Amino acid sequence: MRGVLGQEVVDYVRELILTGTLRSGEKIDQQALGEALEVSRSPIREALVVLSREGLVELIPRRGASVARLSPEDIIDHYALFGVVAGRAAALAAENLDADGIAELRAVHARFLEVGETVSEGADPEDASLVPALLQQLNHDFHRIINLSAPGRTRWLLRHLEHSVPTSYYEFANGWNRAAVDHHAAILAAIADGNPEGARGAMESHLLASGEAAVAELVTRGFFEAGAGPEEEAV
Amino acid sequence: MRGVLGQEVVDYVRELILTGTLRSGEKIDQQALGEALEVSRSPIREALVVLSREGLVELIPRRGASVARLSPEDIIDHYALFGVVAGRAAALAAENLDADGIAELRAVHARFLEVGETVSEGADPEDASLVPALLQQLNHDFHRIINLSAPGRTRWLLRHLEHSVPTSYYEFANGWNRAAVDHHAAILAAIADGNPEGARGAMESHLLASGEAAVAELVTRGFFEAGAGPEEEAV
DNA sequence: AGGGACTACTTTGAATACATTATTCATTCA
DNA sequence: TGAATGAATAATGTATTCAAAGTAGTCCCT
Repeated sequence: MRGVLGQEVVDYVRELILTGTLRSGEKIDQQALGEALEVSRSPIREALVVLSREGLVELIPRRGASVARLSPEDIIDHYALFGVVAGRAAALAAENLDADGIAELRAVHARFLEVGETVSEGADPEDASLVPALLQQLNHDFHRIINLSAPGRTRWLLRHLEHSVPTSYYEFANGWNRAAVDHHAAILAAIADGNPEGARGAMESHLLASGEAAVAELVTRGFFEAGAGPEEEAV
Repeated sequence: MRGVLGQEVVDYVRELILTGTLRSGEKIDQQALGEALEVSRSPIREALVVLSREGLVELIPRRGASVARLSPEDIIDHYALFGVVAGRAAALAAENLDADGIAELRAVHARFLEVGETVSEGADPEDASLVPALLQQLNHDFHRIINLSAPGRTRWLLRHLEHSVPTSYYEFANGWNRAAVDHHAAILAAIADGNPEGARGAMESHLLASGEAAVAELVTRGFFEAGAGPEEEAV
């Protein structure tokens, strides 16, 4: 993961796992992966170490790597943790965010609402394919502004939690997400009011709901269907 | 980090960093490290990836690894995060821990108190060197029993937070720690009472205090004294 | 004398090679 | 017939080699 190659491998394998192409428990062949990406095993191995620290891959000495067996409960739990940490950031934002930051937050939220309403009315069909990416970007900006109020270590952990597991990845894959906007509105209101506990609670609720949505999406992608892994239990 | 060598390297370098032998920002030479441990650079590189994901090492492409520049604020923040997550586990324990678990928790706490009082009275001077390790073990057991009530992902994150930065590592290095016992007593009482919010708050307070203690200990070890790193700022 | 460019050296990142361990499949014995 | 043992095969972990980027030191020019 030092140079560029390892990072590419990380992204590639993460995509394979999160899209359900590689299934839960499935073995990951280093040599096959290396041939597929036309790189040697050195960057492959470093990438697998990264993914194992993220919790997406299980590494067993002398037995190699396999896709981690994540249950729906694990995903829910992960989002709950994410909520607890992001809630801390939101509480700090309610205490510390200055007027400029709040204005910026309002602007992003307004744009978010605008794009969402437009698409829900069925307009702009010609560039409809761009909408999910745009919504995801605006969603990301919204959270980033809040998280900037938090100390460095909290931001560090939030970055890791965000990548460790399917998070906002899918939230807007299927278009407009009404619930997310309401949640964001509540978070924004609490922060603007300087209400730390309100912001914390709103953020936690938001991520709990996101977790349930993510599980639903992952189910449709066959994420939880176990592949033929070495740990596979016979029935 | 696949085989056993990588893990040894991780433990070795972590020790160097946490004891202050390697100082903040100092460059880590792969070849020198390999010669010191008599292993090749392959496991070294994988170990450095692990440590970079833990936040103890900073990895810059084509420039190699250096000890992460952690400030006292980072350590405090880290403990606050630890507290938030451990607080969640404690709240769940207050809801879910059965009678056996509570009894076990009481037993560990009683033993903890007993060992501590003994040593504070100056008794058992012949095996005094064993006391810190014993206290640390009992402290660990106490938290482990609580954490077992939490879902898998929460336990996973707690494990990582525990290793990522000097945590309970030093708490009992200097012998008896009166404050920790009072904290544990409060946590135990809240859990036994089935009081989730009380347990959460007690756990958070406990770790905030631990964070301050850890910073004090790290200061005496010269942890925050910057070494001659590549990013070193000229005054 | 100070600054910049060129060269030599060091160190990293990636690929290949080697050794050891797990897995598989066939054969044999109960 | 089934389980167990053993060799053959495949894959992992580690070491070594090779190429490219970075660093430092010197020399030259202004």
